[in-house]
Amino acid sequence: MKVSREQAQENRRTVISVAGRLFRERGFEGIGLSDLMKAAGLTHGGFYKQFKSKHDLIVEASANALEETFGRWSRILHGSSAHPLAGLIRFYLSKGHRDQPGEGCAFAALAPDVARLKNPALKKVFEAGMESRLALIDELLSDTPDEATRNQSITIVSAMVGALVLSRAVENKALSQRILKTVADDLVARTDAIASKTAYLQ
Amino acid sequence: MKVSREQAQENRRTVISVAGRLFRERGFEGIGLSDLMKAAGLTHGGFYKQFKSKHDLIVEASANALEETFGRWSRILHGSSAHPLAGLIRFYLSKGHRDQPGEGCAFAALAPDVARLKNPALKKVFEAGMESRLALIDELLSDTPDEATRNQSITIVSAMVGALVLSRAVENKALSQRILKTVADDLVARTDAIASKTAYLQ
DNA sequence: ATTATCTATAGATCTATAGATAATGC
DNA sequence: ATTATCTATAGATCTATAGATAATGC
Repeated sequence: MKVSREQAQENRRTVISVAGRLFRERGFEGIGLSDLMKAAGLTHGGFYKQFKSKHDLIVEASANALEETFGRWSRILHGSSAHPLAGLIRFYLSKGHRDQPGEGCAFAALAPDVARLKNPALKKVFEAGMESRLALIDELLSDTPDEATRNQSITIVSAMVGALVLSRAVENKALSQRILKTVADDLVARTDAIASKTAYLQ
Repeated sequence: MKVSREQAQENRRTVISVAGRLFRERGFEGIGLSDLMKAAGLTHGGFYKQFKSKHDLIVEASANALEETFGRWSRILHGSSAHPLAGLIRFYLSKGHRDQPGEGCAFAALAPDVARLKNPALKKVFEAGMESRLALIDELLSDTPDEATRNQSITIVSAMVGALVLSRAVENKALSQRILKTVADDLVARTDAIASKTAYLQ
């Protein structure tokens, strides 16, 4: 029954990873610890050796999910594309992202759940995820980011999150698709206008 | 124990109204029927005489909440303000709205919950709420709304919802406030630019 | 000897139903 | 007689804990 310390650590990582997916798919209250542990290949009794409480796991899984998707943003933005910001926008506002919330943006999947829990530690985790994303976009928008740059970044992220959230809440696929495309086109046009004023396209 | 038919109808309306508030505050799974009926001044046993199931109430309460806030949008936009769209934007992206999700926009409070339930009837209710809001903004943006007008409306609503959702998910009040103000300023500037090209300001 | 995981269970809560009750409305 | 609401409860599920088990790691 007991496993090696390494295996225990990997089991813990698996639980955090599986929880990150299931929380994003079903919400923090939409999945119980029993089903969650089962999905991770363990029994629910083992949970409390690894985590203090479900809240504890919610914080850990959220931080992990945010880091993982931040890595994706970072790879797109630091890639070799001629217009990396357009790449991020098109990726974020894609059908694939809309239809795979479990692997996608934790803000779009869980922001209202986070607001409800009124847990400052959890909100700090999402805040850090927000700040790091804004800083990432700042860098691309300007060589010398200032307050105006930050405002641009906030506008871009807000529009992306809003469009994705809305595209998932309507039934009509044409409308859902149109929300994604319209906002993506608008943001790409905006960032093109900014880009033409900056140096990063040479 | 029995009440008049009128009283029963009013009780039903009370349950729908209270549910609309509690669902927006705590999410569809964050409030049980027992507490919900108690908040409406009834006992949980009486629930099933009025509603087929909790899902049934979720649909009714969502529709009701969306209609109620649509009325608020409509009153602001059809008011006597010189710049009604700016009024809507400032109202939507206010601290008051951020801190009162129970009385506020159902999209910002519940969109991910709606997406999760995968109930077409519920998504249709939110879709109808979306369509009516877009049409309302179309009217203000142009005397002869076309596809480009609709695109503007989609962009405005997406940015508003995204900003409100994010402002509620971060702990730092300054950041939360900045998200609201930045997106509001951006949208007002945008709609000013559109307004100056149209007739509605004379 | 220690400990990661297991089975089993406590106690609370959830949705839904059954049957009693008492006021309405024919 | 009908019925809106009540009390009571069934059966499922939830978080968390207790104690057993068996493999690790000193």
